[in-house]
Amino acid sequence: MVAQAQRHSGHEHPRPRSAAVVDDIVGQLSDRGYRDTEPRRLVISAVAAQGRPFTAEELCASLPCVGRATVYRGLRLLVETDQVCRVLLEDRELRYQLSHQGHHHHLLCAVCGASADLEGCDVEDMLREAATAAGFRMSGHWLEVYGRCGECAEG
Amino acid sequence: MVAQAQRHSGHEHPRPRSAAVVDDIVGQLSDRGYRDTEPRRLVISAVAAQGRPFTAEELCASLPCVGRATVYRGLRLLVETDQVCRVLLEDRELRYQLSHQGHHHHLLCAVCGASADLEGCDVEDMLREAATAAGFRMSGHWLEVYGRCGECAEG
DNA sequence: ACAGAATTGATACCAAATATCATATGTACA
DNA sequence: TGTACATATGATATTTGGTATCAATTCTGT
Repeated sequence: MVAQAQRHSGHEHPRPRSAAVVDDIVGQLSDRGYRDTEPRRLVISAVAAQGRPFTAEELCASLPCVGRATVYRGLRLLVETDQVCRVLLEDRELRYQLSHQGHHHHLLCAVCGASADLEGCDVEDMLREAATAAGFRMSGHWLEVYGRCGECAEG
Repeated sequence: MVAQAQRHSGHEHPRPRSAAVVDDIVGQLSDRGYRDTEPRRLVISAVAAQGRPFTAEELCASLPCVGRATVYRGLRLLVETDQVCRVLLEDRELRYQLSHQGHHHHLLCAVCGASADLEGCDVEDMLREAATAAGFRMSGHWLEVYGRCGECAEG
């Protein structure tokens, strides 16, 4: 199994399981001592509802009832606790995205913004080997793959 | 040959061939209709003199005689024409670096900032394959590898 | 319910980068 | 070699994205 792709269409609505996702994340934050608050839930919920990588500003715009600072704080918290990961698109804009399970890589559609997770793709070993050959001790890596999703490639 | 590493020590001085590098880049810009100007040469020269990934502000600081706007414009031009590539360190700071030959990846030392190019590392094929399996048509990718260089790993 | 710490949000603030526009400078062409 | 004109420059203002402040509010454990 080289690649298991779990597709997140850029066109779909908030998932039905979104409430469960929010509960799950709130629970994980609780375990780390962070409180379960209304605004924080709103932020998490909005994050979970995004179908594609989003900017902090977009998130603010979608949460008119939550203060800017709180949105940014919530986002930062989610990134710090690895619930959300940053993705850098080719246009240099920094975006965010729910990280689904541990470390993985993204396939990003340059046209519609849809993303897919690339799992089980064993670049790590190859990179570690190459890094070692160059005298480095690898501690991590960041990989984004750009392209067109099936739908957008047809056009 | 898995990895040919061409090391750029973070501690070294501007290369002797720096003038030739500047001429080369200016020539390439000329071919595309961009003029050969004094401030632009200064920017290119400063870029070529950097031994490690640098921020736009650092570049400005090293060019007190060139206007900020001109530095930023020059940098953007170099990125657009693929003379310079952006690297995103783990601390989220966006930095820049001369791109040496075509597409390649970077090994970045998290301690001293030294970088090395990772050439001949065939992630591309693997990624293209995985992307195809996920229904994507890959058009590009971005990969950064973080770690510690030989010197810094010893400590 | 209570105490105390964490969180919120309005606002001010900051830094990085871009837009503006009059002036200066290359380049092509006569 | 000069000249015309588009391009580039740079001082400054502005925008943008994000953080610090701090009084008021809200959680959580007891």
